[in-house]
Amino acid sequence: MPDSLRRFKADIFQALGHPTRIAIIELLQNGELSAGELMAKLGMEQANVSQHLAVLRGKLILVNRKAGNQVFYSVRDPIIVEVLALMRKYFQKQLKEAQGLLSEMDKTPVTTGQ
Amino acid sequence: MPDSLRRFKADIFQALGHPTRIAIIELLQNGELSAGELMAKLGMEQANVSQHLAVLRGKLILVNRKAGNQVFYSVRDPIIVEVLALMRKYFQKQLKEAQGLLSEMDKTPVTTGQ
DNA sequence: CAATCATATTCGCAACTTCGAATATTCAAC
DNA sequence: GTTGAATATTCGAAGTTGCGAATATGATTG
Repeated sequence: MPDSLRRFKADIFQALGHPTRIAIIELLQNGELSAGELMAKLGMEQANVSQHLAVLRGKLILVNRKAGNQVFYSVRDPIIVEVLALMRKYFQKQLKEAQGLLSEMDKTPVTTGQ
Repeated sequence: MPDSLRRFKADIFQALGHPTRIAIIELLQNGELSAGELMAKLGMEQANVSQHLAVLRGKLILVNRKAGNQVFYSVRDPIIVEVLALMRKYFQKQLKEAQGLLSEMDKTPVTTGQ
């Protein structure tokens, strides 16, 4: 596994490693939105949203299309959306395991040491 | 999409967002290894490897098993390995697109303006 | 060409990350 | 119990990230 590939993956993951940027990609899942629409839906500062968009653009995760006054963003490759979907599956599985653990503890209570 | 789920995803992505940690997960893809074996294969400082292991452990991406003197690490859930595999597919696709773009430029050279 | 709207960039600060050096912990063997 | 091996934690310096305030750019409208 060449190191360049690992750096590439790490860069993409790092770009995905912020809740606002996850939210942006989820909002763009079903088609493009303008920067302003994203800002409104996220309910965040204009500059802040623009900075997060710049990060995702910089890693080529998003592409943009200028139309007059506005800039429309979309996800460049649906594989990224797949990655997020896999992550949701992971989350649900972990949750289920945690619940299984809890009900296991119900059945065989542990002494508290007090 | 609840915010807690987005924070969870972002946390996992952030944990994956470092080349050394990608390398660790790739090394553990086919089964457990001790911290020492990982250190040797990575060729990095002991403390550094241990810190990266701590990050992955903290997010429950890795689990460990102590056997005498040593600690063996493994990937908790194969979905994480799937995520990395998807990422490789993504990388290859991006590469192919970039190459396509290049050969397109070969066919219809662009004036340099000089 | 002024005024305005949509978006991007810059700046400074606080918070976080990464690293190696040093130190601590834990187990095993003698 | 002392030594040594394997691993973890703490510390401080250097670098990076995230944020809002302020400012810049660029297209549109009068």
